[in-house]
Amino acid sequence: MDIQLKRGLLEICVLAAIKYEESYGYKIIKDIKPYVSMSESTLYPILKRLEEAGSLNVRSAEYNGRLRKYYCITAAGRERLEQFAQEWNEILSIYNYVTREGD
Amino acid sequence: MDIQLKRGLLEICVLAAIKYEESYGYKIIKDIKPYVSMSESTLYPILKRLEEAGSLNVRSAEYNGRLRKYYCITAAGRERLEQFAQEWNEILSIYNYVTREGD
DNA sequence: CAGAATACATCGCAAGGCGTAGTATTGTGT
DNA sequence: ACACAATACTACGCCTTGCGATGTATTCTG
Repeated sequence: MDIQLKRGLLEICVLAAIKYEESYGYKIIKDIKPYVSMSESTLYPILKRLEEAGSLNVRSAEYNGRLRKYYCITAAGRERLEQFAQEWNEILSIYNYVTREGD
Repeated sequence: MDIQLKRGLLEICVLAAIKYEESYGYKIIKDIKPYVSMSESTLYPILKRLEEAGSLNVRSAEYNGRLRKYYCITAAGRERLEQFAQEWNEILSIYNYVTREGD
């Protein structure tokens, strides 16, 4: 997909990935890959931004001797997802404009 | 609408604006405003990029003593619009993922 | 006659995606 | 046993791009 089109959808996808259960970096990338692929150097800054925005919480836990950071969505994060659902209408109207027939 | 979400849609909207008849900068902004608003300093670089990409042709003509640049879509530009229609399916699948219920 | 509208152009900031690279551990194939 | 892929996180720096601010010039309107 066009790089530009992905922007704006990336953050929302990350939030959607932890919508129902907490997850960690590597898993998030794999989970959303069927929809949008992103590199680690894209994801981690996004996670940091989402944390600073209060959209998610972080928790460090040991897994197999390795440290893992688990990310959990907050109420603000859920609001953000709902807001996206609102904005979807605007995107739809753009789609209709772009694909309109005749004139 | 979220700035990030607009990206990628802007260029496509500009192409859509000249889909059926040539137009010029100021008019394009007014035409697409109901769908996405963009400033002139955003539009003109986009027009230049689209021209360099061969998606549109430019023609200068005098209108009321003032010079106007008319932009006309090319075959490559139309292909680009069709490509967007293809990518729309990917966007839809992302939307479905983000708004999925249960798990 | 002032101010809004029309019309185009340029500069520079800041945000953000991503390539590249680094570190460290665990699992797998031969 | 050893190489290599996979797992897991972090940091640096390039480059694209939207946009605010600003400039110039003409025409229309109250």
